[in-house]
Amino acid sequence: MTNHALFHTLHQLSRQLTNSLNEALKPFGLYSAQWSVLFVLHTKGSLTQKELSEYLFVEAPPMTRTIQRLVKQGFVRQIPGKDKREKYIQLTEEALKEFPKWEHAVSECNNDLLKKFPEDSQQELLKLQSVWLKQLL
Amino acid sequence: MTNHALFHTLHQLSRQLTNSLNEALKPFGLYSAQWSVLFVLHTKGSLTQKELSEYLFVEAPPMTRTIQRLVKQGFVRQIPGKDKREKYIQLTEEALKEFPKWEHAVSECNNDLLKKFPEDSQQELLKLQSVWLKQLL
DNA sequence: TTAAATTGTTTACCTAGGTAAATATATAGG
DNA sequence: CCTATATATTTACCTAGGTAAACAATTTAA
Repeated sequence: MTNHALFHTLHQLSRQLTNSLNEALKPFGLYSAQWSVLFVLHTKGSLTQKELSEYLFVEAPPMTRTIQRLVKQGFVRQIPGKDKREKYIQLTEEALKEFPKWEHAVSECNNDLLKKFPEDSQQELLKLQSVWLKQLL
Repeated sequence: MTNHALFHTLHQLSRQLTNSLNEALKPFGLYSAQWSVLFVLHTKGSLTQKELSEYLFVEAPPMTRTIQRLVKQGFVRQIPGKDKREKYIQLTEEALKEFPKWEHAVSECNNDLLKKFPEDSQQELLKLQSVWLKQLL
């Protein structure tokens, strides 16, 4: 019965990585969930909250909270859509200015976490995870 | 830059699995973190909270909370140690009686989550995760 | 055209897990 | 012995993410 170990190590890994990312983002007053939103907005441009939560596979309420924190910090704006139920979220100039620093810190953190883990193992791991995840969703 | 996808899918996977486990445990009024504690106590016998949190790589405060909920539900007892700072945690008779049902439900859930994911992929995934995790800790 | 159903967001409340600081007990050193 | 340090647990407070239900705007149907 290797199942238990599989779930256990996956959960542990996820927590360790999130903790490290939070540590790396601390100097900028950001947390991992905020970073994931900022990253998506930076690559995909303005999105509605619905689109954001679907893309990140997160329910609407936590997305609302994360966005409200980003608004309060001045990194994101909520623009009412033509359909007045929806709100488009976009990065502020401040966020665009700071983004490269954040990205650099996250990148350093990730490299550090992976530096002793061979490149081909990373590839293989990503492939296995992706296949499994796709089956679950 | 495959790093981002690697972290992202791992995080998603972890969340999906936890959600499924919570769903499977719902009929018994249990949550995933509680189950992890019950499982460890069942396999290793009575442990102090310190030992539990070290074994599960969880900080002391969340462990206290999880245990307090289990105490309230009558599934676990706190026994003062010879060293009066520490508390040994043990399963109650009620928990021992119910355990097989819980284990069966969790097992079914796990099998269901893995049924379309080949056995050798599972092995490979576990190996990669374990290697990486060991390097991080 | 108005009533009913649907959709996007928010509010309220829950578990999970983290840090910092308080508390109580044990252990060492002077 | 008594003070200082170390350790186990708890408390208070934070983010992350989940469900259920409220609310407002939109769409569908009668």
